[in-house]
Amino acid sequence: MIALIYLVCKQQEVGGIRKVTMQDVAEKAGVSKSTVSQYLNERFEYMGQATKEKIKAAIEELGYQPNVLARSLKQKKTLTIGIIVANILHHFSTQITRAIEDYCHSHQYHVIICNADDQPEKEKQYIDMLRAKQVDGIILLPTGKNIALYRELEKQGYPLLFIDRAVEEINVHTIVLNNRDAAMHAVEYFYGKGHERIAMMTTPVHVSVRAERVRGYQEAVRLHQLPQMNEYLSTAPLENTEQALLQMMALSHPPTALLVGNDLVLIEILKTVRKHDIRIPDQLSLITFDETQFAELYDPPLTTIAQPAYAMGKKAAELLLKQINQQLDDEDQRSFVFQAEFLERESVKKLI
Amino acid sequence: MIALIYLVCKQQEVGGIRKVTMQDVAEKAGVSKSTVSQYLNERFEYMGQATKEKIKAAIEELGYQPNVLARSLKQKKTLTIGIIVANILHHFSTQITRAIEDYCHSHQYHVIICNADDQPEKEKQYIDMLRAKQVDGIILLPTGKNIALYRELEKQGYPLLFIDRAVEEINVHTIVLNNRDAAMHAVEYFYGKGHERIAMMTTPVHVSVRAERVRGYQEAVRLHQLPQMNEYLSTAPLENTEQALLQMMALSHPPTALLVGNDLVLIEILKTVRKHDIRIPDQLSLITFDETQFAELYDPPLTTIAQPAYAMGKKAAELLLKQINQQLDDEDQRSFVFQAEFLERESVKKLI
DNA sequence: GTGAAAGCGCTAACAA
DNA sequence: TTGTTAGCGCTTTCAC
Repeated sequence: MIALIYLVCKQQEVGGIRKVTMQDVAEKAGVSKSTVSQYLNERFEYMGQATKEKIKAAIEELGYQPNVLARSLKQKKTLTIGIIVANILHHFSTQITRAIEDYCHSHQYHVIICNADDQPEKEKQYIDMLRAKQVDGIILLPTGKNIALYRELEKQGYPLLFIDRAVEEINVHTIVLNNRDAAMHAVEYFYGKGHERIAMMTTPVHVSVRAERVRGYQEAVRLHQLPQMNEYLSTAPLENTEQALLQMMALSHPPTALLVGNDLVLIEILKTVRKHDIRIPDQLSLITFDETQFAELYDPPLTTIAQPAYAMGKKAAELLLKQINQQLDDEDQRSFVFQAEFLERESVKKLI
Repeated sequence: MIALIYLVCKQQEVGGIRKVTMQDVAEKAGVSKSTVSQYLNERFEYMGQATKEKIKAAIEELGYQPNVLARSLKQKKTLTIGIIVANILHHFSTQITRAIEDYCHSHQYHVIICNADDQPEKEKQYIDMLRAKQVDGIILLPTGKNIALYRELEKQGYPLLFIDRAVEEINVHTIVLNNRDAAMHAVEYFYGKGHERIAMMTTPVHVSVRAERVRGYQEAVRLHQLPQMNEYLSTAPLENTEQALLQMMALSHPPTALLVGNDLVLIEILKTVRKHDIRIPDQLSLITFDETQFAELYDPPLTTIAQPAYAMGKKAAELLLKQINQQLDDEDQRSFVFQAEFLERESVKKLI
């Protein structure tokens, strides 16, 4: 009687989709579940040719798809990593993500992409969610605010890697750009072209990247004894960019050169420049962090400090997977510093 | 003896990370697993205040994180959907993805993003992988090639939704742009400005979107009895864009206006234009599909056909979640057609 | 109000 | 060479 009811249930395809299970395959092939499992995991050592074929046929006939949830539960690994970007709107983030995806895909890992929108709260949510989903590791472009959480992960030995931004006192693998040097280089380049009143604009400096760029800028300015005015440094939020720039240009000695902190600020600046007829580079020379596709298409083409985003992402994925699989060599230092590439174009005017 | 060994194992934190399980919480709180489970699922009806607090304390003390894999296995749902984009490099894809992410996030769903790179093979791999991961549904920007697979999913009643591209004879929810109309509109706009030799460039037309745009273009050209030359239509692969454009411009009667099929081709065209000093709009007027951030910053600003990508993505997520939760109303048609927004800027010259 | 027990679909000893 | 069995961590019915 019970068997009969069971049969009936099996027939009626509850909810329209009845998932085929390993048990079904085993029955159809006339073998046991574990044999099917062996087959799926390619442990063919002792498996008879006939068995193999029966199983293969059964799988195809039933259109069986393994349930990786169950497998992951058992094996305690998901072959999945998470990546949390601080702000997906930065082109840099997209490129990093893509590099990581590519690398993981070629190593049979999957990637769950999350966007923290620069909100520490959201970052925390995503870290928790990824852990709940049992991902094998996390790549983080940290907001830098969830120190306690980072520390907890570090302590637990959870595979974690920071990219783009370092976090003081958290001792995990970190991949960054030498932002300070890059900013200094830009200032020196301006200086070499005869500029003295050099300004910098970026978004608020609460993350290490921006802070370092600002530091590099300031250091270089000091080094060359250029005019250091508070008015030459803007860290206004994105939506106040226009106002900030106009204010700068209205100074009695407005800057002749401007270092732009990232691609999002750049867009705002270019909008402003157009709207108010500020002439580039005659009136204002420009160098910007982040290479965007239109840097070379803009009129004039923009000199940029390009980050090797793809390479950085790839390295990140590589290191994280090594860490997950406990294959870290001694040569794998804790921290990798990439160098920016300076792409000289016509947005800087020669003054001397 | 056995108990002793078990204890020892529990102490030694195998591999550095020992996950805290519900059992641990239950023990510490002096209740049973099922009570903890009730607590976590907020089934408080009959739960004593004291019990609640003991459990809460135990959870915090142990830093317990539920394992959603186990839960999903049991509940047969993962609260996760997958999205497979045909080509992540299109700005349009990024925007759609973001919209879907936003909507899902606010509905406690998670999203796994995959990039098929325009390769049907990869698309198939990802569909299989997502199903293996037991995602509750899939949003697909289909390559259009895996017909058999699409049909299988349709037959199984698997929650599936197409966006951007329709697939003939596959009867699932579909969200598209009215590409034909948009292309016709562009041609008519050119015509209204006095252009007669109107060309179009896009990447190869094996997907419905591009095909429709081309059809719209051709129809409008025919309608207004404009010169129809094969040479005015290029569907060269991306890497041959430069060559194709130059060839067009070298015709004895080169086009005076060009409709560009998508943002990736646009970039190539603008590079070529710069390299070979083709004057926009004097020598060649331009309208392009896809609004990019630099369209209005380019010199001259580019007239674009903007897709309401965010709205489309949001609608997609909305429909798919409805479908998953079996809440489709009668008003939810199978197919949603969005209208493009025509953004008039200076890249079209008036000839009359 | 709470707990015992069965089971989700799979893997991995170990037995046969 | 293949099958038996005991779980992975959680949910859920039903008994207490």
